[in-house]
Amino acid sequence: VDINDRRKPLFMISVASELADMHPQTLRMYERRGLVRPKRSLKQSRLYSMEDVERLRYIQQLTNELGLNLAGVERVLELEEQMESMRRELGRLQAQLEEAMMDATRQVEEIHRSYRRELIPLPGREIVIRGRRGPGPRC
Amino acid sequence: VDINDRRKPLFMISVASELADMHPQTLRMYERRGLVRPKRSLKQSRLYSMEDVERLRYIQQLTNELGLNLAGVERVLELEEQMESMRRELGRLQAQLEEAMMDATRQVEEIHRSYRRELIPLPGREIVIRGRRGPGPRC
DNA sequence: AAGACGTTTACGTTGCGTAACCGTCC
DNA sequence: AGGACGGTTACGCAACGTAAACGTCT
Repeated sequence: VDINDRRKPLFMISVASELADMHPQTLRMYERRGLVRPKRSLKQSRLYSMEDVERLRYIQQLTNELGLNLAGVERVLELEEQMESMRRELGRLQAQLEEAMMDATRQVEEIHRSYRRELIPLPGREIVIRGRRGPGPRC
Repeated sequence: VDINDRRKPLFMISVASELADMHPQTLRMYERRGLVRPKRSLKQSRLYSMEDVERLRYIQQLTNELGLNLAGVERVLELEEQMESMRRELGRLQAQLEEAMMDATRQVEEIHRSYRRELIPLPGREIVIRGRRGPGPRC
């Protein structure tokens, strides 16, 4: 039982409406329009989580301060959800890119090292390097 | 003078309102709210581009079909603009990632080739490769 | 002078928040 | 029985689209 889980349904409508500073009827309206989805108690009374309350406050911001109507709120919430997933995807790609570049340099170094390991000159012999010929190996 | 430039201001308000199937006053209202920004003729009459008209039709879709109010339309247009730029960024990153991976394999191949080029045995001599020793070069 | 443009103001409809009313269950 | 929940209906206000009124320019 995690008391810090913001998704845990805790408040009935009177408490939630007070926390969100809204009329209880407004909360019921929002639910019918699908803007919030409070859980239900055994006796069918609504139970709002902290997350629900925060969502309500955000909706209030959109309606009161920015003047959106509910249709607009719905659309905006949808879009912001999409944007959030895009942001995640973007971060994922960015990390992947960084990873790929690190990997590339590591791979290159590994190949160099591997070639140098494989070139073991026998005593008295010589390895010729194109463009110049010297006695010792280039280790 | 590009007739196909959708940004070219062409229509005065009567024509634009007809194309967008809206009341001329509505177009003026939208301009005051910053939803469309038609250019002006020398005599201060509004000139709408094809792009403006399309934007108007989109706004109409948002208001009439989805029921948004103008505040909502503003916000949605903003968000969709942001999403568009995110989409571009995402494509850019994806391309960059692909490019980086291609580049890495190319680089690896190049290093292999370079090492093989450098190993030219003198006649009668031998290059020792760790784990097996044979006569000829592995070209 | 007619017709298109401009602006400002007024009006009707609609959406939304709130309240009122009523029923049900601890 | 009172107080919280649930639902439905009613009302007031504000937003938005449209129209009206009026001026200017060609």
